Amino acid sequence: MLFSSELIKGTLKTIILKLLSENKRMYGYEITQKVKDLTADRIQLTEGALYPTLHALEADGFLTTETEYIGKRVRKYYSLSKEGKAKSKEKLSEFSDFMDTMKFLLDIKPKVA
Amino acid sequence: MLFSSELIKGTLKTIILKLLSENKRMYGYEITQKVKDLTADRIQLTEGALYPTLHALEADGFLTTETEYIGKRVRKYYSLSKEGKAKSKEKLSEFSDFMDTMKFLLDIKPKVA
DNA sequence: TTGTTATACATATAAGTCTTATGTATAATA
DNA sequence: TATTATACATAAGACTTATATGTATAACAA
Repeated sequence: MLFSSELIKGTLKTIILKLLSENKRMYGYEITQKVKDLTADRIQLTEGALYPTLHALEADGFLTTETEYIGKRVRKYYSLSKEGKAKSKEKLSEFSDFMDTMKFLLDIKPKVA
Repeated sequence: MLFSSELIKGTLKTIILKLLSENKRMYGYEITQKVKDLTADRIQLTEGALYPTLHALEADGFLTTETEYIGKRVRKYYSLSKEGKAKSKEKLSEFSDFMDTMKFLLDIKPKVA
């Protein structure tokens, strides 16, 4: 079951920044696979969304890049800059607060573990 | 503190349907105030988002309306149709799953109560 | 009584984000 | 040798929301 895309809207930057805070460097395709794996295929990032977002985060100074060749194929690694690390924490914290607020607003009971 | 609007994107229909599942009928302005109150001002629905969405939900058959006059002022009440009640449950369930998935993906620890 | 704020509806234009489609190319596997 | 996976990227369009604007009544404060 895939989540309706409207739900995922607005979470892409947060997801990218969080993954990069846990991994020194990642490349685009790797990010899509990681998210797919970690969510049991329920969130599948599309390239048309991912690459422009990576470029935007880089343009904003949150990410730095290094390009490497694997054989003849290009691979572009992204890492968090100092500002990116701060931004990552900020985004995560905001998302966590947002979930708490929504949980209360929607009166969602936590599942019994 | 207001949540960045990108986070709220995609949750509007869910919020409306949930509130209407708890209240026999509500009017637009009332919904904005209820959300403002329940979220301590952190989510403020704008009219430019709310009314088109209410109209869309009505057009899709999820909401029914009745117009009343309070003095000379029009008030338009919205209620869930049978399909709307089902949709409300569906949306809530999906959102709840989505939060669980995101919590896992972002490795967010529950706050100690 | 007059100005301001709150109530209450609505829409149009613009902005932002994402989807879909397309393009290029190499590597691995059936 | 054909298909799938890897890996980048962009363009056009769709969808959702923000901002601005419009209309009008009611309540309240100066």
